[in-house]
Amino acid sequence: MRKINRVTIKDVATLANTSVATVSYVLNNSQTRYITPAMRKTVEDAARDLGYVKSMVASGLKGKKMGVISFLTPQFDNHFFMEIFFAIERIANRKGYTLTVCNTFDDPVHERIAIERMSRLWVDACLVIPTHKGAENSAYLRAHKIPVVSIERPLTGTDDKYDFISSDNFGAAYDMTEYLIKNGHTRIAIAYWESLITNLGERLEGYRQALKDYGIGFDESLVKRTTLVNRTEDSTQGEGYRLTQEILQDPTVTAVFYSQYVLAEGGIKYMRQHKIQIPGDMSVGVLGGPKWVEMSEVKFAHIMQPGALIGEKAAEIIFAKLEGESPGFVQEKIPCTLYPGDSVRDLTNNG
Amino acid sequence: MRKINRVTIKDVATLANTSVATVSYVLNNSQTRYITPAMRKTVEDAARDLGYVKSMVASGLKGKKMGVISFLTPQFDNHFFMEIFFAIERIANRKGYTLTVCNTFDDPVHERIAIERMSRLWVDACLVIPTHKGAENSAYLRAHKIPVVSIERPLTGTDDKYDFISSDNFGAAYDMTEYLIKNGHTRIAIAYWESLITNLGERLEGYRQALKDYGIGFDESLVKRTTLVNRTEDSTQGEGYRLTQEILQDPTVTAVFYSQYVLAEGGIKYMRQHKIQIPGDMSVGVLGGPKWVEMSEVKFAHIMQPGALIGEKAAEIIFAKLEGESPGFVQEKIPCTLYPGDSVRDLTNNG
DNA sequence: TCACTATAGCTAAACGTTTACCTACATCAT
DNA sequence: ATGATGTAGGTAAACGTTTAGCTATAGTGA
Repeated sequence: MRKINRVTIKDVATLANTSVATVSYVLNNSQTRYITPAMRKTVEDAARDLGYVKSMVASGLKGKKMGVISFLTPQFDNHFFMEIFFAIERIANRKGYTLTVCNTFDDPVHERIAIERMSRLWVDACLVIPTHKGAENSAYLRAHKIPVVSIERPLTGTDDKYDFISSDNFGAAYDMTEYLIKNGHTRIAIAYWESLITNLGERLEGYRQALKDYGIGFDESLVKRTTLVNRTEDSTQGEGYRLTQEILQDPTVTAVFYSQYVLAEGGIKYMRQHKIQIPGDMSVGVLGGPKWVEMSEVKFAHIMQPGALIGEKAAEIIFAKLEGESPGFVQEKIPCTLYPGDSVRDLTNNG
Repeated sequence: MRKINRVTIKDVATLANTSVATVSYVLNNSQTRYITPAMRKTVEDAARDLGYVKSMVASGLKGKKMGVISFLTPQFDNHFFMEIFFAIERIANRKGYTLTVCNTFDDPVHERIAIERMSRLWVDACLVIPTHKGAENSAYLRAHKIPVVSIERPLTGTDDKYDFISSDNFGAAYDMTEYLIKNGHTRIAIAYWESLITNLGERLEGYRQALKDYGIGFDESLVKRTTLVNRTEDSTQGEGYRLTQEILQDPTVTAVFYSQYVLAEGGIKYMRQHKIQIPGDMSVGVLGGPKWVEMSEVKFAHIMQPGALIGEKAAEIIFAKLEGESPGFVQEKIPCTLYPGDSVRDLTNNG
């Protein structure tokens, strides 16, 4: 076993010629205990001179907070999830907490193992973009009253109450579909990931509802589905490529709505390769806002998901709970923002 | 103080009708101690039935590893650093370790605080892309024999030996400059971040050396410098925008080498706004490989930095040390790869 | 039978904190 | 002088694990 020669509270007490209790009270700025200014100074000097560093391990064992919270994401190479992550990290930091992070690859087994690690480490709280087994996997944490906030996806299959922050997937899809319709498109294909993530279905619903509200019939053949399971950036792009190829078989289609931006990456690659002009030959709308939507020559019409805001809200909830000031459970849905772009041809002037 | 009702080794011992020592030996699969198969089974069953979860906090306090390593990056919104991070996370995970992460914003104060947190948490090791105060800030860790690997930037201002993995900045800049020269360019501007990060100077050196090797005189007026301190993606882009504006004042310049891809983002934005065609009016080479270099219509000539490889190497070193099989200190420089693109006009046919 | 060894498991100290409770002393009213 | 009260700080148990060292029992050879 490694022998790290640490300076302990005992060393400080010895140097300050007092007891460990007093040192502890001084260094924790105890409000319930009066310490003479002289003693305070002696102890603080001793701690500084020795380079004392308090152990969260020992104090954690005693029942205090570890100062650690954890974040679980199903994907690293996803702009939206990363924005959530960045916001969480920033706030955790500001609060003096250490943030642990784990990529679950949308795999419940990875998720389970990661959550087991959290349990072993006694982390104070967990922020998770769960897999479809999220409820089951985080049961231990919830059962032990360790705060859990579910982000972007509900914790399905449990009757427990839980905190939940997500973007408005229905609204996002509705808005983009509406935008395309208002530009005169009626034959709008949608590239869609059919998955076990229950709330992704809301995107298809938003699409349908917009069509309905504008009196356009829903055509199942315009819904191009992928059912990837072990999703990676590459495989998702590949599916986007394939779906776009399919979509382009139908000459009546004038616009594609990529309900996930990674699918758009594959799709645009396909179009570039086959010299299909955007928006000349095909209009494109994207759900998501990676950097390329505005770095390319044609700015893409897209829906920005409020990643930073979601991360902040989630972190706020967690810290409210950790500071013991939370009343009940929060469930909030945050709207997305539509950014028009040059990737959508205006057909209303033509007709 | 929160009262989390945990199942401890004591509970397991009671249920299995044995002592905590035996439980510990069983659950740790002790090699030095023989346990009867019957006892082993009884203990394992008891642990499972009670849902026992071992505490890294208690075992860490006792002197065992915490199963935690930490990563420090100066920027989140940087593609290269993120690739390093992804690789580290993947390996940490595979090894059963928890990874903590902190964005230092290239600010030594943030870095110092983050490293203090690591010390308090008794993390097992630290992987860091250091600020210019990295040596000072990580002194505590190194002094206490907690493995530290420095990534991409050296730990300046210390005589300590340390492990160091980086990309070949000199070679990267050399290769891109050479590529531009081979395409007939001689008036090549470079957008350059002049900073306290010592090894960034290597990029300017690579540029100079390539010019020299091809007999092209170095012209200081072609070096456009920014000296940002609190660098963010936005401010860096802004500087890229500004530098590009300056560069375009000089009509003899035919190519720009962006020695940081974020500078290129601002620069390209400027060119798009001012209808400057790439590569018709200006050729562009980029150091770095964010997604947009291949998502835009004109594929950009760029240098890919070996982020994943660097992350893997760094993680391997750390785990070799943690598993006690490391001989000395590693210092390795990994080459980058040039990807030609359509953003560079071939002037050799014209002349 | 006795001394010895091997086996299988137990006891208890230790890791570094926190904190309930105790103590020694001073002050003060009666 | 005495008991009560307040002050400033000390003592020691506890948190959940690991492990050195101990013990009780059984087996073995002379």
